[in-house]
Amino acid sequence: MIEGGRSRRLRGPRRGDLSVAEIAELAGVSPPTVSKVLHGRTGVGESTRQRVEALLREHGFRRAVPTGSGYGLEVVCSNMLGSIAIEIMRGVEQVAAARQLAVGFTDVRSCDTAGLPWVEPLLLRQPVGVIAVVSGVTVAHRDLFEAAGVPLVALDPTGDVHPTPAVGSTGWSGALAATRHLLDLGHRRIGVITGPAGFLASRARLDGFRAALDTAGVPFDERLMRDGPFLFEHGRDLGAELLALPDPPTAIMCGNDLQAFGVYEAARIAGLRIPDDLSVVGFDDIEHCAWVAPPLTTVRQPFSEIGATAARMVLALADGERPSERLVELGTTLVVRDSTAPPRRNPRIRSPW
Amino acid sequence: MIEGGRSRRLRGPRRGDLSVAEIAELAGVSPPTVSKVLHGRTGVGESTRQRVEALLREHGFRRAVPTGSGYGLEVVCSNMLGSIAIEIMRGVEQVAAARQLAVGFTDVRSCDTAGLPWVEPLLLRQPVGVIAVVSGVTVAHRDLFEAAGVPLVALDPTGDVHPTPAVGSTGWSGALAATRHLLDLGHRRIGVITGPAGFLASRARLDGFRAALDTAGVPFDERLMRDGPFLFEHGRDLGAELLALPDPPTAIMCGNDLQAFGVYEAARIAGLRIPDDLSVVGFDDIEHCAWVAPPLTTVRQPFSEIGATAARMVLALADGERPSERLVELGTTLVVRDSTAPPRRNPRIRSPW
DNA sequence: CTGAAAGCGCTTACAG
DNA sequence: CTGAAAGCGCTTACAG
Repeated sequence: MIEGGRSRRLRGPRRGDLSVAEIAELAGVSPPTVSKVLHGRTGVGESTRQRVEALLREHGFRRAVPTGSGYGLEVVCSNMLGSIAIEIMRGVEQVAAARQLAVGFTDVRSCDTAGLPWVEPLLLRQPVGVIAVVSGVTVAHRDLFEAAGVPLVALDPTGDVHPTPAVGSTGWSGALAATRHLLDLGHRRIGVITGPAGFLASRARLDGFRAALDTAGVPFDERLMRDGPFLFEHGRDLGAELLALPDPPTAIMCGNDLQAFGVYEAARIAGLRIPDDLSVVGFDDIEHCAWVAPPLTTVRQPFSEIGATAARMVLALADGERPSERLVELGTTLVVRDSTAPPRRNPRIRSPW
Repeated sequence: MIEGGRSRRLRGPRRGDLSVAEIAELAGVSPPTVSKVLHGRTGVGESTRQRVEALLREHGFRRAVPTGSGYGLEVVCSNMLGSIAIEIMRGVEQVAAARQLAVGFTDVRSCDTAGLPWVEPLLLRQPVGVIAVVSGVTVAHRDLFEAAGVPLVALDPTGDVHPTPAVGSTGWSGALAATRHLLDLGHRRIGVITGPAGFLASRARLDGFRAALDTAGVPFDERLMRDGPFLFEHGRDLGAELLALPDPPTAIMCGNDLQAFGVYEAARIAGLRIPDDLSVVGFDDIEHCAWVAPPLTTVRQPFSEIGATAARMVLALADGERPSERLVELGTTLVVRDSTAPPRRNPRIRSPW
């Protein structure tokens, strides 16, 4: 059986078994006339056009997608917080929509994160570009994408090296600003809970924290430092450890907002009020920060803009531009709400000044 | 200038300006040989294959997408809560991935929700099907989709009629179960905050609430009822109104979790403890319910399964099946956490039994 | 393994 | 406005 051309593809994935010639025959016109209707060209009588259009619709014959507005960008997410993922998606979508491009969403189960199995189905779809919001993007990933000619941008990379262009935010500056805020309020014993020790993002925030202390001449006390996954439970448990110290901190900087909510819980269990007895700072500024009591002071990561920037970057790469930067870091901002206040003159704690 | 065929489209949206014939010339072979390589056919020498593949890669010549695995499903979201939107997306994606289909994400700004402007760009992409998570899907929408031969399924429809097949959850049963839980704890004065009065979902929940009261022989007190948008602020303000009544409720059923968080705030301002002085029940079970203090008792909507069901439904429609049901309602479940407890014997309130 | 020839489906330029 | 003819890009079947 001979089937030349690629006509089948052009008629949509599940409908339309008729060729232009067959539609033409049904309409009692020639193939060129059907072709004109299909492309919205002039030079077709109104009644003819109507008849042909009715037949095209009836048989699910899909108008060809205009060149260049084909498929679109793909965002790959691993098991991350939903409210963050959606903000990133919205940022990507806004940029893509302006270019008439679709945005695809792929959810990678945690077990696959480190591997390559998500790559092939993605490349089969021939996206203009891919934005990976998964940890563990490796040179193997990069090579596969490069071979396929599909640009790849990673978001908030946690690895030690960036095999691909990447977009993140200034964790160091954010942590610095948050720590200075606590120092300005008068805190001197500040606990810090970071994300997992291996993550570069954790390190950047910890370094910003230490830089603020150093600049203020406040010694860094190793005993006030903890690290663990970016989860509520770890914030709660590590927070409880810090509060149980003989000389507990008057404020705690957290690796993210979820950990901060966990510290809220630890404070509650310890019978401490926030911010009166303990100041707490988060990181990320997810939407729920405004709905807890007290509303959480935190460092805002501009997730929507991060997504938009990644989209612009991957589109530039698709246009053949070489990236001027391998890593773009967008600014973070301190959002002061009600979880931070000057430390109480706690008689248990000797004032250091 | 003559440009026959559709070759341009087949070569990917932004790369590949070479035809098969040109690649063939560069490789020093004939077009048929390039064609074979492109389709993974046998009968090409290994060295020839390698040479051609290198050239194809180099010029970004994309392998044609296999018939039937073309584009995919599109999800259209309006400005809803991110953590809910992402759960729906994940459910859709899981079903789509099993069929090798992509999932597109479109974010509709609130101003467009009621209108049709999101339809055309969507249809241009020729999706297999569309899942609309926006309020205000009308017959006008349905007609446009029908004309294009693209099936449309609405999620949690809020309108009075369902112009399209739809998936939701059993709001009536969920509210009934939650109210019975409060009645079983001994509450008799139960306040209720519903979503916007016009929403059918609000009505279903209110009816379930009243059915539980009626069954238990507890009179419904209109003065304990309020309605407003599904937002934190409205929960807070309407909750404050209820708590300021001369004979305030001992428990409040909310239209959703955000309103419940608002009621938490109102209780705090009024100096009431939850659940000791006031029981609170939410609706939705977003991930943050476990992270507030106390963790919120709520009615779980299975958003991920709702998305998956909608995906299966739209795929069945695309396969030409007629839906057996116009509206599928998935089950809700009461999740009892720590925001509900027996009412205190408040001396201000005369015990009704 | 390779490619000349034939063929397919579509579009374009142009004659009527 | 319409379509026969020419042409394009690709693929297939087959000869070598």
